[in-house]
Amino acid sequence: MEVKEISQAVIGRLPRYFRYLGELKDEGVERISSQELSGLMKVTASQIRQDFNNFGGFGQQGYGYNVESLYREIGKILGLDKQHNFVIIGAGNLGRALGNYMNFERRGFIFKGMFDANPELVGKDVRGVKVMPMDQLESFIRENDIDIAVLTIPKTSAVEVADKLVANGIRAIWNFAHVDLNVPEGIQVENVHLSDSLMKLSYNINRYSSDMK
Amino acid sequence: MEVKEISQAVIGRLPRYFRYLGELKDEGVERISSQELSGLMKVTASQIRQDFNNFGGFGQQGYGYNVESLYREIGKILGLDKQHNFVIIGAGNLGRALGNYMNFERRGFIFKGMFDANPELVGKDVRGVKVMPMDQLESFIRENDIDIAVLTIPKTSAVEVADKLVANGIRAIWNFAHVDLNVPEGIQVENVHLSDSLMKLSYNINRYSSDMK
DNA sequence: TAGATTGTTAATCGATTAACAATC
DNA sequence: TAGATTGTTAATCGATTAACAATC
Repeated sequence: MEVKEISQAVIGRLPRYFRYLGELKDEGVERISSQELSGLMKVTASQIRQDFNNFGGFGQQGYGYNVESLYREIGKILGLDKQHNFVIIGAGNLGRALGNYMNFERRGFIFKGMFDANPELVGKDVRGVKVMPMDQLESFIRENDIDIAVLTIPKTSAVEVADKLVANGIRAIWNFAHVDLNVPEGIQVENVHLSDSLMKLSYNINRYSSDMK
Repeated sequence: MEVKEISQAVIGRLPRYFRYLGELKDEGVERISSQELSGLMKVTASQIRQDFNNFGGFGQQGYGYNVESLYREIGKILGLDKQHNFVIIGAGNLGRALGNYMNFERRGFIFKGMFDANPELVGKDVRGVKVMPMDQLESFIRENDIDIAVLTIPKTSAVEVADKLVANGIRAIWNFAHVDLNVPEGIQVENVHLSDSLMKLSYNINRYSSDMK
């Protein structure tokens, strides 16, 4: 069976398509051409058609794309039709902020548990979920069908915790710790390195002022 | 005066170089070759040399790169030797989490003010900074040499607030609102779309399981 | 049917990797 | 000097854009 590998460049654009299509759908727009979407999103119509055609012919010549069905298809491609249970490890400010964010639930991401090494935080409640001590992490992962672990702990403990997660069958790690994790093939890691992001911003601020006369 | 434009692909890798070099420096490593760094970071030595040479010849044939000075140079390129004042707009969970994060200060990013439209949050203290009402935002930006605004507000108000920021001389927006901002050329926007990031993770989880036999 | 717009192939552009002469 | 490793040019690879035949 032939497996055409989709590049991460394409994958990275799918959530943005999904967002625009969702908004169009909510506005009651029924159909859209790659040309119109191009104007809205400021990417080329050609790229839009190439991107969609990686996954099959969702459009119709002379008509364009049906917003509702394209929205649903992209959601399916992104796996948003499936439920993904997640736990948050690290009940600090960032971890609690993510736990309190309701919108993930709407996309099928279900907040199941929260863990922290600090005994003072254990027992606290974040949106109905009690913070558990770290020694319950491994059994909890195994017994509660947890797909995704959100790592909001200092980098000093992140590598060690990631190894435990992998050993207990986690499928993906959403890593907010400022360190590169080394996981076996097949385990997905998505890094959110906030300070890297801020540094890019800083570069571009300074580049711009020196470019200007 | 010739301006060689550095691609965002290169810029995006600089913070990671910076991080590895900082760790090497802390470990007391004095010099490193592109070959060694390649092994550590899992990118090609060729790419490392190309990347660095966009900014000048930091190395020495037969020796490699001096860790300390390369670290400092990259820091300078990223503008980390300059102070950047920032405000956070939106004192919800995420805004407060970012305000409480101390490590930005170490890199020259100084937390100067915080704003929220909700009167119940006004007056609250986040790491020594009092939450101010939105009607003080514009004068505060102008009078306190604010470079960067961190947007942690709902997307419904983000576009409007961004326009105000631009009108009052902001130079960069670190945008956590799930919407695309339209700003004039020269204003930098760095988006952190957390739900997009989570969707990518979701895609890769599902891709992997269907690829596997 | 005529017009519109896709799906897809071909051309272009840019980024990554390889190779090697320069040089410490 | 000989060996090591950069800086840089050339080759390759992959992603984006353009073009157009297929088709609704």
